[in-house]
Amino acid sequence: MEPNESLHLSVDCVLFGYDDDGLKVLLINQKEDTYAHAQGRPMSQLPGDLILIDEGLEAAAERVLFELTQVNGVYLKQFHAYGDPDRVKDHKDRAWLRSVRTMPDQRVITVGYFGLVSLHDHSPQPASFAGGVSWVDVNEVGPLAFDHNSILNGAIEALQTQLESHHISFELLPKKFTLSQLQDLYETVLDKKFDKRNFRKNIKKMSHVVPLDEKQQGVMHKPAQLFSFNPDQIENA
Amino acid sequence: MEPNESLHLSVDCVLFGYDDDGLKVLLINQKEDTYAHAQGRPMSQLPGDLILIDEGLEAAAERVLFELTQVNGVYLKQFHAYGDPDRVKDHKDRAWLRSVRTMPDQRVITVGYFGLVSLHDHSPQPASFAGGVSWVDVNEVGPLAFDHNSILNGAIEALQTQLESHHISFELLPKKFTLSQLQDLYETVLDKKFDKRNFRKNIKKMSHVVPLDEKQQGVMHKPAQLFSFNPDQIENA
DNA sequence: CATGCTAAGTGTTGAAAATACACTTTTATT
DNA sequence: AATAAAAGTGTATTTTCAACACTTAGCATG
Repeated sequence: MEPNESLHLSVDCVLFGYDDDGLKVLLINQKEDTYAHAQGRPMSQLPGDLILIDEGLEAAAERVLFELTQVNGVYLKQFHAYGDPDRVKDHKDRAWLRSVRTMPDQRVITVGYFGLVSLHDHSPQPASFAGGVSWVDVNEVGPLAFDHNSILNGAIEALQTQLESHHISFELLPKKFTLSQLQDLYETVLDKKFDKRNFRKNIKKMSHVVPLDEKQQGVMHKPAQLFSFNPDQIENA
Repeated sequence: MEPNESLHLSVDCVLFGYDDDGLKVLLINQKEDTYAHAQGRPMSQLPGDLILIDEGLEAAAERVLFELTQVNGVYLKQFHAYGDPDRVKDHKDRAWLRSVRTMPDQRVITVGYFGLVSLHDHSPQPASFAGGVSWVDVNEVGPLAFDHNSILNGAIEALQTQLESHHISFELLPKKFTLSQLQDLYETVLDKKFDKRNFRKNIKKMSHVVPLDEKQQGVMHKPAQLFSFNPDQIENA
């Protein structure tokens, strides 16, 4: 019983982007012309691709993300592997696979990574050789190719869990931010409300959130104090 | 750039077993004769094997675990994928690989699963076609083959995290157990002490831990009341 | 059958953390 | 000068967590 002679492995990246407008996920729109001579309609999907033969998983996730979005150096974290033997066998996905893969019938196991960026100060209008790319509000994501909807759900869960335990919120915010922005981020990601005063009390306990000598400008209300994260204190926080 | 022509995928199972004696992990001892004509010494390793070409990951984990341990129907949960391109390239592991694999030089990515059993009432003295097998106290595990020490560490971390959040402790206990046993389990897995009265207060809040009309027998002290888990109430607990 | 051994079982109190809640301040706009 | 809009701030209450010591039931022994 010689097992998996030919079996492909990919990484899929769930890149979350945040701005005052909400939590977004980066999706790729399959090219229309892929479907010129085939049944099926173009769908959106997560950026992902096969890994190279001697490339580490995390390196693959970084490379694929960079190739498809030009985004570099973001926080990337593995969250789950998806290996249903039929996960790329659905009829709706055949046309696209045939157009981009030399072995479209191969089984593909994929490892999911999620990444975080701030849409504020490096809004990465990602350019891709592989068709359009767009930020979609996580609450307005329609049906995706393959099992990408469940991968997305897995990523959202992982993000929610780790937001509180791993101090990763700063990855989603601009370098300088207000406490209201921070609270908004928590409320958006965790989908629940916090009391303003209690929230700020908790933040004051976190030594890695440091006040700056700087205020918000150009707003028609009391300008908020700006804060930033002190990277030195994130690990031991 | 046709990527991974030949790339293998395995599952490795970290099977935890618990009894009054502590937390154990099931290890496989590589066969001595594997090394008859080769350099290298037999090592211990986690039970794991390549997945079959049309087998789901979880199914593979169940199958491999069953083939190597005869254990069936245990709680199994994926916790991490390990994909360092060199993870099976270490010199110490070559002899064993050459003896059991038709393509010993292939890169292997592995997906880690952890499983839980009670050594009390289904102590599974696991029989294996592939050499000896033994339960080793998690604190006394020596150097393992490949990157299995770090896989084990990943599994321990996952177990610790999920013990509290996912109500999985009953997988490690006999069907009927005392509160002292439960406390002992928590103390062993989380490696910290709990106050007896406070611990019991917390347990009483958990609706899925139900007292039985039965007492411990044959002990030379006040017999403890027995408890069991109510599976109906585990989900919403 | 009395004594001793062993682990089971049980409540209270003080400290700390979490929650609920409303008004004042600062800037930009008109 | 008046207004609009979000920033910023403190206290009282409730809930949760942490510390702590003695009594009880069954078995073994003499």
